[in-house]
Amino acid sequence: MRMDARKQDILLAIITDYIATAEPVGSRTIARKYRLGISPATIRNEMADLEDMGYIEQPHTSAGRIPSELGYRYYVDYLMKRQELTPEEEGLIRESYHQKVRDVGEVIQRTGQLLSQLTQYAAMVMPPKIGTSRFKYIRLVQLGSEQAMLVAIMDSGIVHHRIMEIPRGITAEDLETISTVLNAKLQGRTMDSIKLTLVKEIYLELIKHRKIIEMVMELLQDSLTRLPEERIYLGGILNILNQPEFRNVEKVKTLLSLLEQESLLCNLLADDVGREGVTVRIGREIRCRQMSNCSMVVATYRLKGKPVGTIGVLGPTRMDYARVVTVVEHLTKNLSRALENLLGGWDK
Amino acid sequence: MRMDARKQDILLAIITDYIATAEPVGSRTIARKYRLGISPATIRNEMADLEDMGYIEQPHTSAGRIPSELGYRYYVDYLMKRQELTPEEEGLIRESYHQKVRDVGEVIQRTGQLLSQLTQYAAMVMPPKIGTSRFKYIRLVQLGSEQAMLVAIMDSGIVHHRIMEIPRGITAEDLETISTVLNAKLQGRTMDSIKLTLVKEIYLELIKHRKIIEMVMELLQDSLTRLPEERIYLGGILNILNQPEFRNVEKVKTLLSLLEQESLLCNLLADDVGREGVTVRIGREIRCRQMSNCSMVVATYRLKGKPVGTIGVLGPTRMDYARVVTVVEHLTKNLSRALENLLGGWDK
DNA sequence: GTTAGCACTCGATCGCATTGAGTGCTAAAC
DNA sequence: GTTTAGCACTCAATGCGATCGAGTGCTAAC
Repeated sequence: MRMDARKQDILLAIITDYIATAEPVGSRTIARKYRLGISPATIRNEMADLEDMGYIEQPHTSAGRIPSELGYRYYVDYLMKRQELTPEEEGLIRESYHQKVRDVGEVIQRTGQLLSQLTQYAAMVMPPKIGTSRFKYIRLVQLGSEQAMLVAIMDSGIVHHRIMEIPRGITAEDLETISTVLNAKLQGRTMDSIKLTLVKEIYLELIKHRKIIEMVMELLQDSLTRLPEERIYLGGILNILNQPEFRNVEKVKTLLSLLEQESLLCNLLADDVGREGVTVRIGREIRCRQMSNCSMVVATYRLKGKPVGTIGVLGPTRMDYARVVTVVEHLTKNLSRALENLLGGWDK
Repeated sequence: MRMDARKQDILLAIITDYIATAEPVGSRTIARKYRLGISPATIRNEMADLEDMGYIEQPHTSAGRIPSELGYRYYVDYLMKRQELTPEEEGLIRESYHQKVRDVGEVIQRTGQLLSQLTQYAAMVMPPKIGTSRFKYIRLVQLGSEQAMLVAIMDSGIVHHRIMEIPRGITAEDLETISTVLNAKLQGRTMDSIKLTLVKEIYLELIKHRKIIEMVMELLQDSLTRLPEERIYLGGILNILNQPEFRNVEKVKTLLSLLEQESLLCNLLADDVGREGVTVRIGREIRCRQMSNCSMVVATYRLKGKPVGTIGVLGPTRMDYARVVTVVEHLTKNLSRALENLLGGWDK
């Protein structure tokens, strides 16, 4: 069976209506609201075809039709019309990014807030992945006789700090010396590129502080790989409770318990790092069983052309894809630009 | 009407049962489960008295009784029995605090997790209030030709960092000079104690960098007063969804929307800073209308004897107060001790 | 190929009777 | 005077059947 123009019209009408009302759509409704110039009976025949083809389904015999995952997929790929933002919304975005920012985290947070506010779904923003970011400045600061603070500033604008034990007898001057050497050796390098040879070099220069260097490297490794990836900005969960599909608390509970596992979210978002444009994952296309009634819209943002992180929206499969895709697209661009402004000019 | 021993027994039975089952308690239930040696009829008479006195109420005529806020108050003040933690729970706490920590935030986070895990309600932890914390180390690090990162380490273990614009023409050496002077002047001082005189002193030494100093002070001010207070650790919200009082989504929504306003939470927690021991706020004693069916249990933790923050648990008024109070008490002590270990030895 | 007509399906809603937990009152027992 | 058994009464919750109506699929006419 071919998908002729009329079938497309009907499918579009069903999906549009269902997205708006969350109620199964019947043939009468379509005939009345979407003036396609055909009678309910004809629509019914077409709907039976569409159901055979797998694009729509029937919750029960005496109800209207709702889109299937396949239906949404077809909609997103072929039927969905671009939807521009209103001038007010554009203004809101511009204003939000125009404020002075002082920190990468702040940009991330604002993006997340806009994302959830504009879409009315849950927003997720993965901060710039810093595996490839470079050391800008490193320093050990003495705190007490047995403790020091390790501070590392990366060119991604992220600051790492960790408290560490230091052996007795280390003086502030020792730390100064170590800091200087660390800076000289590590500045401009990425964590990944710090190979054994380099560590050896540092060892040689600081042979008497072997212990402390080992600790520093360990902390850096740890701080740079484990922690930051888990800190995903998550906002607008409240919005999701407004969706009728989450009227019963059990659903809410399962979703919330998933969202609490940041590592899971992280994987979901990381899947699409680097992909061009906006990706839509519908229902089971999200590789997560308990989210099978949800969809995700994600996109990668970039710094100097290189993908560094992703932003995404999570909502029910009955999501206003046209709108969400537009918003995600806009915000990805804005976020990339904002990061560029904030961090772009650092390596003079 | 006096509150004799028998009335107390009955009130205790009602509250204990209601806390356990969330169902209104009838006279038969009490006679059966709590062997007080009196018949349901007698209990009914006493219950009528207790209702007159305002300690219990009836949802509707043909239902059992539930405790009123006054009833819970009486329970918490006079009837509640201390409840010790099991050895397993003690072990869990010990283990959790025994792990190496590298950061104040980590301690806070662990405390919050324990709090929600052990009580099965929502946990809130306010990080150490740093208005009174002292500068340990300050530094401006050049990032690009027009930007620098301001890093300030406080003796509370908190690290502030902000990106700032710098005027063109400032060299790395200039920043070095400024950093040195800032360190010399600010080390060991609190933000509050930095009066005009001190700022003037700094001005004099760095007369040619007036602009930059102004910006630094502004950023410090901003960073130290606004941001950190709002970053309250909040966890275990999921637990609250397990409570039968939150079976309908509307309730969940109003509560979640309140919990999203960190400044509100902050005020609620801040109310009790410095108070001795554990404070229990029942229903409308929390000064927040929408939380009138909730209770809070909060306590202040200390560093070197000085109150620096509070931890708290939020749950329905039908909360297991005995247990929660014990847990909060324990964790407050543990948190104080952990901070002491981490930060106590810093000002040699 | 399209559409009007019609029988049919089935969830949702409403009304009504039933149930049962719990009460308050009264009168008898202790 | 206090306690308790007995009893009538209340009222939310539960269950059940009737009804409703949105929507379908099929058939026959256009």
